[in-house]
Amino acid sequence: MDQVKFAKALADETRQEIMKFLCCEWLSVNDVVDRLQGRVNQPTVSHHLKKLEEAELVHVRQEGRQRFYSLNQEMMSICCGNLMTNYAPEFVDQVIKLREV
Amino acid sequence: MDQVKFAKALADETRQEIMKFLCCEWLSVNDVVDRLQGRVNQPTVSHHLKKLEEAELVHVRQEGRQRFYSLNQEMMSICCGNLMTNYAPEFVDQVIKLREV
DNA sequence: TTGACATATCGATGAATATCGATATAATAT
DNA sequence: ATATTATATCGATATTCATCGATATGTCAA
Repeated sequence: MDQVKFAKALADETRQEIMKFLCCEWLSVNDVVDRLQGRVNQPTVSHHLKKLEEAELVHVRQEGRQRFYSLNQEMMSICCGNLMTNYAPEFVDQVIKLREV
Repeated sequence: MDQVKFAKALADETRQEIMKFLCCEWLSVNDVVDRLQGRVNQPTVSHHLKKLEEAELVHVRQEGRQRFYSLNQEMMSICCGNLMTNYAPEFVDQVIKLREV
């Protein structure tokens, strides 16, 4: 995925809060709204989830009239790896050497 | 560093282009302007460098009337690591297991 | 089919920000 | 001192984007 698009997806406090909720469990849209405790409303949450979906940073599963979301940890891992490769190559080298030990 | 601030620093195409230039060498402001080949002008480059500096993503060194910048790979590495820890913990586990082998 | 519920979309608004030209600041050379 | 060079700052503008209320869409139950 495009690195700028990835960074833009993370470049919002509300969105990162949502990502933490979705990191290790499946939540419906309303679950997310509830956890945000009225800080933003349902359409705003849907908006953020769409952004995350466009960046392929979430998995989505429809169940009845609800949609469940969870964080795509693999994509996160890949994108962070790309950032490291491009912007911290010397530190990637260190990790590689670690493996060889 | 704050993860949102980090993401915001990366959430711009021009800024990431500049980061690639600065990744493995020291460049003056004008060097960066030249490499961008007229896509943006000097004040804009200064603006972006300031943002990167505020995010502690660049090292700065004054030399005569020039200011040289280079990418802070260590900070990049730390921030990517934090992202991984928070948003891809299962993959961090894999890396840890790799070390134990 | 009608109503209730869950979510998405739309249009508007305000805030953040990328960009520019003009200019200020700072360092050096003549 | 004055001119030149390198960079930063300022004020204005345009664009992007987060947020909201209202409403549409879609799903299920009665």
